[in-house]
Amino acid sequence: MELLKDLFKDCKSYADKDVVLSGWLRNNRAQKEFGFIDLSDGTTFKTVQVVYDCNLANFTEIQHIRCGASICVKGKFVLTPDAKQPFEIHAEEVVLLGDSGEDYPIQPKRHTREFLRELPHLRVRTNLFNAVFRIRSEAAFAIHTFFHEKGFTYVHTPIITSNDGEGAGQLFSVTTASKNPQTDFFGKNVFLTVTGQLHVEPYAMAFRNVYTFGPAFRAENSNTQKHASEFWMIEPEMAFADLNDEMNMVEELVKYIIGYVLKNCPNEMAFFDSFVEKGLIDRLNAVLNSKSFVRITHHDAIDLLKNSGVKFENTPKYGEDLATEHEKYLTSHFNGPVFVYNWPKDIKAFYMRLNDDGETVAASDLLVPESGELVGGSQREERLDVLLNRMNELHMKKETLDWYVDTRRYGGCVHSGFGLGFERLIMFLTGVDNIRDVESYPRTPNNCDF
RNA sequence: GCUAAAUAGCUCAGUUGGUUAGAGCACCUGACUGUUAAUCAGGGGGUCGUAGGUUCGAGUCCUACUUUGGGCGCCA
Repeated sequence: MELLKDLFKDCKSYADKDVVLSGWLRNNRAQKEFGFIDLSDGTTFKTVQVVYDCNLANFTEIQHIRCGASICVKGKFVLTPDAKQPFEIHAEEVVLLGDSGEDYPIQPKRHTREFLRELPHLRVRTNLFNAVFRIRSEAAFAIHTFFHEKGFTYVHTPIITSNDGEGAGQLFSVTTASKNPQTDFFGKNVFLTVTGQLHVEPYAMAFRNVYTFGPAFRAENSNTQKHASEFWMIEPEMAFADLNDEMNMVEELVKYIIGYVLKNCPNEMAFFDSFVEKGLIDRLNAVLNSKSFVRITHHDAIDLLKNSGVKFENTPKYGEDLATEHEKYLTSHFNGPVFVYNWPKDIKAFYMRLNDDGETVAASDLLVPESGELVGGSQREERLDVLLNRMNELHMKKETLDWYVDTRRYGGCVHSGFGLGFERLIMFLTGVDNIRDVESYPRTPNNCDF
């Protein structure tokens, strides 16, 4: 049995050969004495046209095979240089393997994403979602390849944790429904992780360069296009690396992934470019070929916003976070990704390294068009006394993080890391503007079906 | 919390409240010798989101609720 991806890869060598294909019917255009089937076999984004005629014994049956049905086709591979498609299959035998009912909801027409969200198990059979999830898979592979080539060690940090996620958002409790934490499964309150960072930092003190790539969970009641309750993050951590090294690594990684999907998924990317976001490929190429991403301090970014002449709903302030409208202004002003670094310490996490001014920390956010904050990173506070002071200021329960502080007690060093939101990356790469459409079965507040 | 919407399986019309609820696609039947979101003719398919209310009369107006989209904050 042949695979469609191989037929497309080397058309000429299959000319006039007999082939066997199996897959799912996308469209069936039956006429009086012949008909055409669009067949997807899952191995490539493209479909193949199968031509069948009334010489086949089950011609009438074939005419009535509906969308979604699985079939097996034996036939001859024929090059068609004058047609829309490079080749087609002239069927000698078409066997219905799995029938599809009259009520199959996916039609050969445009569907709204809202409707398809109700059918996450069927929407992957559409062009859009087939392309999205192939990009998702390829981008994940690109990330592992990138880090592997650089000698990073891939660390699997725990999903269940007793660390109550200092400052990184609301947590989901994990429980066997015991009323008393002491008699519950772990004998204490435990949660789904909101980040792998605290757990991976100690690994950087042993392997030097490490990364995690796994799910994170946040019980925030956020209902936006770029927030989900369950999402995946890539969190590298590098010993003997400062904030500049961190930003360099982010930039190199983002460019590598863009280059990888443009090279390896041309069909999917062309589809997004024509049907999802016109100019997507140009936009990504501009990022890929840019000499360096813009780097601007938080202070200078606020100045820029203040002097922009734009009347923002939220007034930009030196000590405060950037609003979404500010992020959008910055990415469109610089027409591409922007690093904002040296953030006010009071709006950032306790582990970020205090700068000499005593006011800011060595943190950087990468803002991109489409996804907003794609990456959040920082140089970590490696000085034991400064870190403990900061934890005191924030009234943190030091006992539960004593193990983490050990990394500063025993051979601590300058180190940095970041978290890259995988779904936001996919949105950035595809132009799909809702996080619910780049996760297989998205979980958001009030929505955990399937 | 703000805002918009909910009519056939899907996408949508439906006039200042007025007879029997409309189209395209999908499905079924038929026509068609190269279609490619095929085309053409015909057919079946509706508790107009739910519950109240106003009215002689409600898909249409009012109230509440549910669900969905968009926006804001949180962040990745």
